[in-house]
Amino acid sequence: MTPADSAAPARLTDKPTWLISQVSTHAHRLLTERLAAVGARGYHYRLLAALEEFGPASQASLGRRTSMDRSDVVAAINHLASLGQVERAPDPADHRRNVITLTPAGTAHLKRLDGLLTDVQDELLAPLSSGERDQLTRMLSRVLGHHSTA
Amino acid sequence: MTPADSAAPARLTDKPTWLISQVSTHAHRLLTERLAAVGARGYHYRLLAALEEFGPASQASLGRRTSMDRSDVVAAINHLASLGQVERAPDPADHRRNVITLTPAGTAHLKRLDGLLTDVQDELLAPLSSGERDQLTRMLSRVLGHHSTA
DNA sequence: CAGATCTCAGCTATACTGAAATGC
DNA sequence: CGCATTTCAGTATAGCTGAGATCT
Repeated sequence: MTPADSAAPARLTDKPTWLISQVSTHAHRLLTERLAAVGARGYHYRLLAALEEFGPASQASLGRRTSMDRSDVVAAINHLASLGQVERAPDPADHRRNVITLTPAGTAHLKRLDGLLTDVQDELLAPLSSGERDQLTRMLSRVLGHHSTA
Repeated sequence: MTPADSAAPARLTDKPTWLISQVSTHAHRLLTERLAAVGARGYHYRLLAALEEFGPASQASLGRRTSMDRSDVVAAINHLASLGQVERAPDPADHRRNVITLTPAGTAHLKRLDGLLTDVQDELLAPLSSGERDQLTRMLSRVLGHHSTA
């Protein structure tokens, strides 16, 4: 059309919801790219991180800690178990539950993913100074806290 | 499990990509809720906004301005046209193209959506002061600019 | 009984790909 | 010719719902 017709409407560029969703899309693209290179997905990192930090847990608990739906936890744990990164066993203390446990292979894989994820942060926030990144993180944390506890 | 097992792993809460994607999810939920109440979707607002601010345009141009895929533009314009909010006509100057034009009904609907969208911003960023919202907006704009022009 | 847990089947919105037809 | 545009068919993922079976 015109030489450059790629500028977005001010109605969108003014709105935090637009900016957040666009930045989130870029972040998601970077993330899935890097994770796919080692055969992992976002759900895997969330679950491995929760298991490493809080120890063995039920699937329902993992879902709450990682903001994942119960049914998505089932599928992702199936996958991680088939890779030998977690083990699923019935909970003797409560027969409704499974106890999910991190294996040494799971811990090793998590460490690999940690490195990739740190790189992604730097790449995404390249134009911001260290102080600005802290500011951004604090503001987003407050927004998130407001909507999860309110 | 424990009384409160809903706290997320520090590995996640520390990372800007996690915070951004979680906040984006909340924003998306607020947005689609409000838009669904008047029978609209996010794609509709993007297209109507671009048409109002830049005038009649081809579908390819609309896709560039709204960060939408060519094939998603087709479906969304089909829908908006069936609602009488836009009109699709062949471009006499370039027979590959369609010219999409905003109708009075489309303009009226956009104004309605503007109100809803403004409310969503306030609701999402409730815990932030006006100055903080500006800071957040500027930082996100810089991040977005870095990834679209680089 | 109410309520929690696990599993499966299926849905929506966003983002994206490949290919064909058409015209510049 | 290469390239842009429109259209259709299909894929992938995140997030989510409903229902059933099991257990506390």
